[in-house]
Amino acid sequence: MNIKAQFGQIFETELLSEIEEKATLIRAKEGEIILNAGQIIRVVPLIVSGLVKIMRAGENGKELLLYYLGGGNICVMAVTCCMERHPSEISVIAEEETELLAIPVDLMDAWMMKYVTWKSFILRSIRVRMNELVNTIDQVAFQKLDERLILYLKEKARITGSPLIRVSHEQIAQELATSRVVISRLLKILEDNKKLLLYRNEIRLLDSL
DNA sequence: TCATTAACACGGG
DNA sequence: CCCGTGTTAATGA
Repeated sequence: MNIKAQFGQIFETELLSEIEEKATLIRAKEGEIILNAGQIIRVVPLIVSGLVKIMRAGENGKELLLYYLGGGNICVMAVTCCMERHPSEISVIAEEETELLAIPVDLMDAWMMKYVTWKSFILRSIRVRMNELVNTIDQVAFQKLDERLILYLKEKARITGSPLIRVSHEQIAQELATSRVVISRLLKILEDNKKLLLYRNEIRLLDSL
């Protein structure tokens, strides 16, 4: 299985076999909701391959994109959520065809004690996500929407490895927690300025962006 | 000033 | 036809 390909370098063989034995492999199709806000979390998602997005649910029913997670990453937000058996404050949604391992919550604790590699993996993940969260907070607090949109597009292109982005204006609006009208208007301006090309459900970034 | 909400027309799949 | 898109007008923060 490609679990070894993804994690073989990081974890000792004993831990690898325990993962294979006790975690459940889940395949999610594009757009599939892996974990919904409001649910009690009993497993922690460890991404094997593919890409998921982590969304924060706001009070007003709006959502905000927190960060993406690719293969080899674990959702540490889920870890903090599930420890106290609180309802999840985040959703996990597959951005593309994704394979992930659902790790039972109680094993997280046990493995932290038992395996040094697991402990440092979790701590490193927390550090990396914490940095990403601070970046997101900076954007929301200090950047105007047009700059946030440009950063969003660049990030999306970087993560998918393609300047051709497949999203609707409505989806962008939801991920940035704003309205579709604004996104359409800003995108149109960017197109007028030769920064990108607009199609239906697709945006092609140009080098000038 | 800039975002939001509602409303409408256009057109491609 | 349905949905995504482009625009406008009214209202609000």
